[in-house]
Amino acid sequence: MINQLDNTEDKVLHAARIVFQKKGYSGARMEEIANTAGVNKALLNYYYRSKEKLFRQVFEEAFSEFIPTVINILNGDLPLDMKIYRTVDVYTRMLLKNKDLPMFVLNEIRENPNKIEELLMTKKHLTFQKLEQQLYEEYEKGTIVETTVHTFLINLLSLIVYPYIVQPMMSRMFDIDDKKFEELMLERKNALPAMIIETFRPKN
Amino acid sequence: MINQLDNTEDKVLHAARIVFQKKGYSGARMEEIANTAGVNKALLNYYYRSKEKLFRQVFEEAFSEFIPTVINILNGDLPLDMKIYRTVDVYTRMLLKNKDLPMFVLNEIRENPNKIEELLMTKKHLTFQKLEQQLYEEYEKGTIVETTVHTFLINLLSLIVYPYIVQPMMSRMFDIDDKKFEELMLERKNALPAMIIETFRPKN
DNA sequence: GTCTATATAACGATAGAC
DNA sequence: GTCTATCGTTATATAGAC
Repeated sequence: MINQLDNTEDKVLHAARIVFQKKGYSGARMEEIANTAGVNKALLNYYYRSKEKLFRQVFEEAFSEFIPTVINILNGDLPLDMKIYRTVDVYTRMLLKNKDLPMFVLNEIRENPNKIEELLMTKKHLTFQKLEQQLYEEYEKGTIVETTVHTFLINLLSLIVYPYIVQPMMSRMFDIDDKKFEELMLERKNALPAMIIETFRPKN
Repeated sequence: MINQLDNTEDKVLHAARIVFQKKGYSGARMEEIANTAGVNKALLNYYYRSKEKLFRQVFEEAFSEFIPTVINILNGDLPLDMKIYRTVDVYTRMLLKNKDLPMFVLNEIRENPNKIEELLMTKKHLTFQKLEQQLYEEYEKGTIVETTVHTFLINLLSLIVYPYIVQPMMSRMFDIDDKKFEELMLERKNALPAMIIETFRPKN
């Protein structure tokens, strides 16, 4: 139940975020969203016309939170190590508030890529020229190995995001509750920038 | 259509693996599985009684492929660097044959943790004593920083597994087809062991 | 705007002929 | 073992009263 919000439209949207992000599009039920929002089932259709339309609103919002953050930082003017630091900081903060977000976004793309095609297309052929140049400059200075933007993005994001992806499994296997998990992630946040840059350390 | 297999029961199971792993339990349709197998819808129930039972067979198989592999290696007797090398090798090989496996397993756990609770419980309170001891010995030798089994597992697995998790998104955003992706992963495989151990490199 | 009642469609599962 | 036809349930969506 969500009672802090005043108007029904917002209550529904907020409940939809929770339910869709936990269950995915096909696993979510309109009735569960209605119950979570504490409103009548029929009102979801009154405000959003269909499950599909309600979902799109939730998904597009989530997608643009998951992706553009990092793009803006990495395409900016900071030195490389500061970009890493900033990405770790911004992402960790966002993910701790929204642990299911990566799984939600990535799973919907896997499950129904065509439905989301247009959204992905707006990001297609993304270039990271500034970043690419920085990686090359650091390589010439001898501070990192020769690498690609792809490899850099994957190492950076995997070390930041993966814990939130496996959290539902890990927390059960190792008895880590939500509070404990947050503590671990805050500790990890401090260690992460060094770990990330080390993955590009030159041999000897 | 799958015609290499002779008997219907196997055709269905094979098709179920494909469809469940792409769409998840709630997104999968019995009819799609039947069509993929090239058999009649009613035969799925004839052989497996229900969607739920067919799913469990597929999931448990996938889960035991995703998890125990790494446990056996990490609880074995190899030196630390060889454990990393072996894990990278075994996992990469398995994942290249089965790109959707991590997302499938992890998403079902998120979407319906109680349904899978028993399975997770069999792995509960997993201990990695041997590994823990090794990490401590390496720390005393000064070859790595002080760390925990959790952190070690997360760094190791994130750098190995994450690319397969984001592949459906990345491939569309950067025009990476399946062949190109496999090439990238085979290259990455060579670089990975060093990258992983470097995340634990002592400061200076 | 919000409710109850109901239409409509999708899907899993079964009966029964062959 | 395999098919067609159909039942029963569940979920989305709408109609219409208040």
